[in-house]
Amino acid sequence: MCIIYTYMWQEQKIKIAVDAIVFGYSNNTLNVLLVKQKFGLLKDTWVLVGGFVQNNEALKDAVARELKEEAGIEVNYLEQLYTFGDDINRDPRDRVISVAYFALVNSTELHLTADTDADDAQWFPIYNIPKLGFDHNKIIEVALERLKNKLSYQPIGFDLLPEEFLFSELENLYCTLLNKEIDRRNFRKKFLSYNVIEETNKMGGKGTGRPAKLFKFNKQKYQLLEKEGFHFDIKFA
Amino acid sequence: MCIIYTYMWQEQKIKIAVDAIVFGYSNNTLNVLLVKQKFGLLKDTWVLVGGFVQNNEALKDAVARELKEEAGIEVNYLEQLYTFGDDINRDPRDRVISVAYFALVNSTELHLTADTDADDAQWFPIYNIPKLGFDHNKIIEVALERLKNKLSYQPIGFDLLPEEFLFSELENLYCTLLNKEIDRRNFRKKFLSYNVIEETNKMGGKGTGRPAKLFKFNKQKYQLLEKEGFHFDIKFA
DNA sequence: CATGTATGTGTAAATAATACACAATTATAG
DNA sequence: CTATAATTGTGTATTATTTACACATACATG
Repeated sequence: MCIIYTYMWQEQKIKIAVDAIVFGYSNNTLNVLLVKQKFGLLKDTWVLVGGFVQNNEALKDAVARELKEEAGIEVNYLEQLYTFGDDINRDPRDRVISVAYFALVNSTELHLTADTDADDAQWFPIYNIPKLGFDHNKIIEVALERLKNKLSYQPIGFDLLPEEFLFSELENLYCTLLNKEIDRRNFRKKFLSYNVIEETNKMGGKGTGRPAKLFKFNKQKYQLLEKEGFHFDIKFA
Repeated sequence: MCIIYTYMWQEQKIKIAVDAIVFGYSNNTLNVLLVKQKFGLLKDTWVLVGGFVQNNEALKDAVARELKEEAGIEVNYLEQLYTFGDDINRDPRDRVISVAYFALVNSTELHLTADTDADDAQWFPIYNIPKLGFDHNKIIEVALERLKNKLSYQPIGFDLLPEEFLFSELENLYCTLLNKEIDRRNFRKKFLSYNVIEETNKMGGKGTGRPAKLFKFNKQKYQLLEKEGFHFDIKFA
């Protein structure tokens, strides 16, 4: 039964890393943030933002640090996604277990600033991700699945949009990510019925056609309603 | 930018463990499996089944191994829950990050067999969990939340029941765990409408009252329907 | 054989989801 | 300046789903 102690005798040689899958959205396209490895075995291959956890550092702090160091960004939303540690050889150098985090930003407002070289960090459209180092393509797949699922039952779409947005942008986001056609009227009706997005008095349409109102998400109100048992739920035929 | 290499210079001293939250259900009560520490700082305190991961061992294999070694059981359902690594001092000895897994068994059919001492492993009703070592009380909370949520949109309730069960047992499970009253007729109607549970020709009521049919869950059929876009969804007023 | 207890079933009302079309507002082109 | 193209904004009828609700059936017990 003294399993724990048995294993303490055998020195553990596993390293622990964090990786961040950062999603951005602009021009009706979902993007993923990647960085280029500059050294080592995988020099010049693209990978997710990530790195090893420091001895006295919380996991989530490690992610925030890497995001700042490697891409110079702060994110709107961050949650733990999954811990990848079943494939013993996912890192060719050592046994590394990676705790993957899932992050959302509005990439239209975002400046990527890699320390030494501006080309180091870049957005890639989700339908055009290159072959990445480690198991990072797999990790992105898992993250995308999570994003799609959450979109329907948590109001995280707003973290991919600017503070103030057009209804057509919101609609496009849902259509694009869920790959479904939506009735514009029913979509708007349902969203408005939840009373969590508010009309501003600004207008935002720039192109042709009738100018559109800008809306914004009232997060406070949402959190209040949630405590009272309200369930966000956007589904389509 | 060479973050990864920077941290390799600083030797990482983090240990990685797995812990399993095993839920069982019997007598209309949800139970959690706990084991008693036999050595070390936390001797005689109750904790979750768990231990350190071996160098060449997949995370999920580590969990399965611990479950077998510490309690002698195999589980119906196992999924990764969350990785606890934000509290630097969650283990008083060293920095330990724990990947927690969430497991379901039908505890009525279950023999607990701890290697050396039968008292080592025991079921505790969820409403009567003692103060545990480490942050294990917290972990159980997270797991319970997950269980409650999943119950509504994945057919995992069956993994807590025997192969063949009464409708009243299924109903009780949902009532108890979700802490809601359910209309017996509507519950049955909805469940049957999904066509994933089948009537056997056996009867199973033992006590007083009209004898009841035994039903069983057809997992194959469920997985088939799922591929065709079917979504399991049990909600109540 | 009467009583208690749990099982098994149908229907009407209310609510939510879907399908669907046209007027309003601006930019642009002729 | 007028016509056209493009996009926003809105309501209602139909259908499907969810909810509420009550009584007959089968066995065990005394």
